[in-house]
Amino acid sequence: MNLKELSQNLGLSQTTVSRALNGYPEVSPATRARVEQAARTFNYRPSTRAKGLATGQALAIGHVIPVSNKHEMVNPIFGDFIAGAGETYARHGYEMILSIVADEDEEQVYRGLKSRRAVDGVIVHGPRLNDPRIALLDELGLPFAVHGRASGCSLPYAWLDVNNRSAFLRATDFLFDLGHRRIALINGLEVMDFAHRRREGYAASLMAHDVPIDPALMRAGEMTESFGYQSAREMLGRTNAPTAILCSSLISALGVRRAIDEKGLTLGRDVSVITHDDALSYLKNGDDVPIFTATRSSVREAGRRLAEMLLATIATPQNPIQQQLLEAELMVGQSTGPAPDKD
Amino acid sequence: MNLKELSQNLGLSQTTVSRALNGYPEVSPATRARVEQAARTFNYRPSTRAKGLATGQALAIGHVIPVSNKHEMVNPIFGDFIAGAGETYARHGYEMILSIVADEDEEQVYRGLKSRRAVDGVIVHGPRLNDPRIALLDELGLPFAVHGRASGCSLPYAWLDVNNRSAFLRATDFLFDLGHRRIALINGLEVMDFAHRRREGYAASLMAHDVPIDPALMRAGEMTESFGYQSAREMLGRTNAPTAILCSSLISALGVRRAIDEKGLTLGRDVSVITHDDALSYLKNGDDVPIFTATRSSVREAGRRLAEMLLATIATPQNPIQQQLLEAELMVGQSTGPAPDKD
DNA sequence: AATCATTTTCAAAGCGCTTTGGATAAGCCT
DNA sequence: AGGCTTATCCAAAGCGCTTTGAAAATGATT
Repeated sequence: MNLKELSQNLGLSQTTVSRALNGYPEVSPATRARVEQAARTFNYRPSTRAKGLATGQALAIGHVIPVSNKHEMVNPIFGDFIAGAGETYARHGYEMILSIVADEDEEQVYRGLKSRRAVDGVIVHGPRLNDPRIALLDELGLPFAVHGRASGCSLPYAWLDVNNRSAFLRATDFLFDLGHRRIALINGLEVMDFAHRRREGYAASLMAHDVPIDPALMRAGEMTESFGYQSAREMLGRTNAPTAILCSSLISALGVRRAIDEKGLTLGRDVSVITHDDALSYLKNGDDVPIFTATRSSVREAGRRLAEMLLATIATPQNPIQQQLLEAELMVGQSTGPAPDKD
Repeated sequence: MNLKELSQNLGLSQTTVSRALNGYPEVSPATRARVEQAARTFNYRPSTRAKGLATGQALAIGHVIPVSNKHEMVNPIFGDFIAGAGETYARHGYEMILSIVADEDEEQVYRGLKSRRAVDGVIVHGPRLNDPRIALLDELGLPFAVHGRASGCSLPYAWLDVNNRSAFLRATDFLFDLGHRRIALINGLEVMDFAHRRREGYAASLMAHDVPIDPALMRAGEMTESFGYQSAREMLGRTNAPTAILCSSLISALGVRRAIDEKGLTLGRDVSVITHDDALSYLKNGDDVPIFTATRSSVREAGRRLAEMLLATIATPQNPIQQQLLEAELMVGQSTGPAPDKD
């Protein structure tokens, strides 16, 4: 059923039917009701493609998900982020187009989306330091919004980010307050902007407490369970082992816990752990009482908001660029306690 | 840059340029080369929408991801599956359109995709027992392929599934061989077809070994870490606790391990655990040596294949319906051992 | 009843592509 | 040279919608 058939069926012109369905004023309430009724019974919905051609809009947003080419790893937060963004799109009648892409092909994918006019805008995932994509999208004139930020990019651009620096600063301070002095950091890959900022926060706290930075207490890698395990295991095996560990994700924190258990130590007593928690739906940090003390920020909510921001930018491009910095909340759980006495 | 401009630029008709770019024979090699060169320098790519309108194809596949409305949970395997499917689409010039949708809106979403002619076909995720979507899609005439199966649906349809029944049958048999008799099952929600089949496999093995089914040893729920933890904790606290646990996902297995550790028991000695492992990129079951004994099947590979299957169906609808049943491999890790002596 | 403003409807153009049915040019044969 | 086939290229229609500019119908006003 297309517009032509529908309008013939009603004995009206395509113009009138189109206007009736799109809420234009120049159609009488009576005919509008009649048209809407007919559209419903025939289950008519305008072809996205035809509508897009006619209006010049795609009514679609592109998400380009980078897959780390070394480990072929899809960021586990992506599902929840997408779910959040999807809610927003559904509300606004937009579609979500996904491209999963190896780093080296990213530029081509963005250019393709632009020149094929497949989307009205894109969400940039996983920004890295000095991320070249921002300049590229700016040059292409394709509206975009970034989940995170890219340190080193001078251009202004729309973004939404968790204040990773302050979150990790606060978490480290919290450990200092508990008497810890040897605090380790098990971070994400530090080419990723979020990991870079977390490390800055961590380092700033150390500095403020006159504790020198010890490279032996810092790891950076893909945030897997086994990376957490390996890193913690190795650090805890050293003389002068850390009494506290900061961890960049709940998944690696599970690995850290495994290493602690394996060593016969007790989490929260012998070793304190604070992790960042993205509030993923399938990885709850405990039910009522959080297991891990954590800096928490819902990535799903981030998805909702960033999508909203991008749609607003597209609707009114002349408006000033939006930027949102969310503060993570520090939730105290059972994985932290006072530093053990010196042995 | 659009076709008209490009062709004017070349002093050719739109027809010729279009044909040159689409590989039609009725254009001389010389002009074809010239056209291709120009397309490259102007970075021309045909508008997806216009092309779609003209050809009647969408060159897009829809993925409708159900979000369990109780827990707002996005299935964690979804990221890896999508990544696999995305590889296939990229190779074939297709786009992926994602809808994240609460169960109760699913029908409307499918109808919408069809009537708006937004996609050429859809992938059905997370089939349940007697899933109504299969009949719906069949009625709509929208090509589809199912990731999994739907017990109780009589219609023939395209699917790709892991042999969940045989995987769990084999795993349970393996535990019996090790001398276990009290074997627990921590399953996914049993309205989900995969969980239903896993339970069948488990039950079949019990029956074959003349062990009665004990409801106290069976749990079904969302496959989260805390569900695994809660379930295991409770079961291990009973008199007559299980000596082995079958688990439906690596994530809940991590929770099971936590419960075991907490009880002061040793995994693989006091309690054996076998889990299903979807080979998710961010949740490796150990690096070289698997931690958990597991029934393993790559969900990413499933994504690649199922997408391939759907594209084939769309290209040649007259061909017989494809169905693929993958066998999971049983990987023996460190989480299983002989049943402990009776106390 | 004639005029004018307003409401309601419509025909047709245009969005950027593919594709049909022809036209033109080139090459070959007799 | 004329006739035929074949290789190139093209004009125009059509895909399903929106939107412009105009026409028809209605109602109010004098």
